[in-house]
Amino acid sequence: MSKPSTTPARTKRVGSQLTPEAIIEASLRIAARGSADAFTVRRLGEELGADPTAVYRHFRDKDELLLSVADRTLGEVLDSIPEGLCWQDRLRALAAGSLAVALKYPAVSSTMASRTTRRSNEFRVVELILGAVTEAGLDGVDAAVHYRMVGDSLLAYVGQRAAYLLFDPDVRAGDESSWTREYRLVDAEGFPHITRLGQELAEVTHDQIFQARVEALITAIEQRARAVRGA
Amino acid sequence: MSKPSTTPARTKRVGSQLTPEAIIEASLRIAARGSADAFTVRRLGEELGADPTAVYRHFRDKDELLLSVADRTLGEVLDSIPEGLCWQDRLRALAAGSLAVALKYPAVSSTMASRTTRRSNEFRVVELILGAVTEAGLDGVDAAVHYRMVGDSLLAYVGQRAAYLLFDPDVRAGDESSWTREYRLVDAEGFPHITRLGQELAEVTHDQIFQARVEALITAIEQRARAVRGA
DNA sequence: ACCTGAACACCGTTCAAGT
DNA sequence: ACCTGAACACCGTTCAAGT
Repeated sequence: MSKPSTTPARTKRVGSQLTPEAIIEASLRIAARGSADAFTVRRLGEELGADPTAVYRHFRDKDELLLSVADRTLGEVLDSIPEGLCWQDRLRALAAGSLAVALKYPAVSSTMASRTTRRSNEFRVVELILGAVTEAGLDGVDAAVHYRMVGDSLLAYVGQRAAYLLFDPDVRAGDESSWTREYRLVDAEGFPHITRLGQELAEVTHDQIFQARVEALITAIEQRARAVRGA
Repeated sequence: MSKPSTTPARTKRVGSQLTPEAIIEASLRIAARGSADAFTVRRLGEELGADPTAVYRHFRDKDELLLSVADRTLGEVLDSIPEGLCWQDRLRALAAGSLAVALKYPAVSSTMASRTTRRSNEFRVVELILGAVTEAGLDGVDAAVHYRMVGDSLLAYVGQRAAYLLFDPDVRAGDESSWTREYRLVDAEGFPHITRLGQELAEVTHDQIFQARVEALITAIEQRARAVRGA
């Protein structure tokens, strides 16, 4: 800006070389900070060293940006899945990878729980799940319904965990302590099961629950495949 | 306000008889309008015929109000469950009722997907699910984990559907048409499963998916109970 | 062609002032 | 004791103006 450059393609004007790619990467950097930094257009402008509204030259709105960012995170999920696994382990790896990436970029995952990116990495995830249910022995409507069961469930699961991560610390503390506070004070006559299982309820871990949810999906596919084979 | 009243306990001053109950009911009325009316404090003030900030005399913040409102909607869910069902049908009725109420008050359900109300109706729902898994034959850690699997899954499911209902119509239209547009245009070489199942994927209904998800939960409980009984 | 910055129409919440 | 209303610190987005 102050002194002329001999290479006109790359001037000194910092912040003017905004690209969709650079915006997506800045978004990922902000999202990775979790609850420490809200994922807002203004924050994105700061991160890019540009005016916040400059983003609107490259994406129609925040939603379209989010879809692109989300599809990039799906790429990270795919990269985390090893080759040569049986279909059950492929789904387990997909679930574990989805959760890991969701907890890495909670702001992205929490807002994508009911969405489709309709972009290339999502196509690959869909193909992966369809391949798994096909290998399990499902086809046609069965394959489609069970794919949607797995896909929607995984999005909902990891979105739920991600959203939880973004709550105010005191909100989270209140929810977290409920099993050792409110639920320990219920009337034993009216709530015998809660009373009897109070200790176990307080000690259940997120990982135990997640694993139970994932195994339920796999079991459902196996069971449907067995029914179809039998008929 | 203009003329004196002989019953001092009930003056003409409309809007001054604000109670937690009245605020919760106004909240439910707004939430029931779905995407037509955002659930904001300002809108709540309008509905009550009072200044928006008057709500803060009765609830610490919007989150605490939301917890109370959500617990009221759980009451509606409980009222919809008939007596005398086997545990499987009790869980099916709970799932169906939760979905119906979530779609009736989407703004409440979508924000509660990762929360606990820690209030009386939630205790009753927890007791109901614990009763079901106990009747199925689970106890201790198994009962606790499978309760959480069911509870968290239901919250995530119905929250996902509710959130979808609140999106801008054009956002929803874009997501909805993806199976008949973007997914129909994928490369047949690279995505053979998507190509083969394109028709079926486009025709899957929300209800088919929801039913598959609910049955997966029931099957998982049955399977665990069988394993425990066998051991 | 792209970036800037004021501006608009919103949010939840606080607080001094009223009654 | 409760309600009011101005005000604060935020949002996403638009648009005329710059370069």
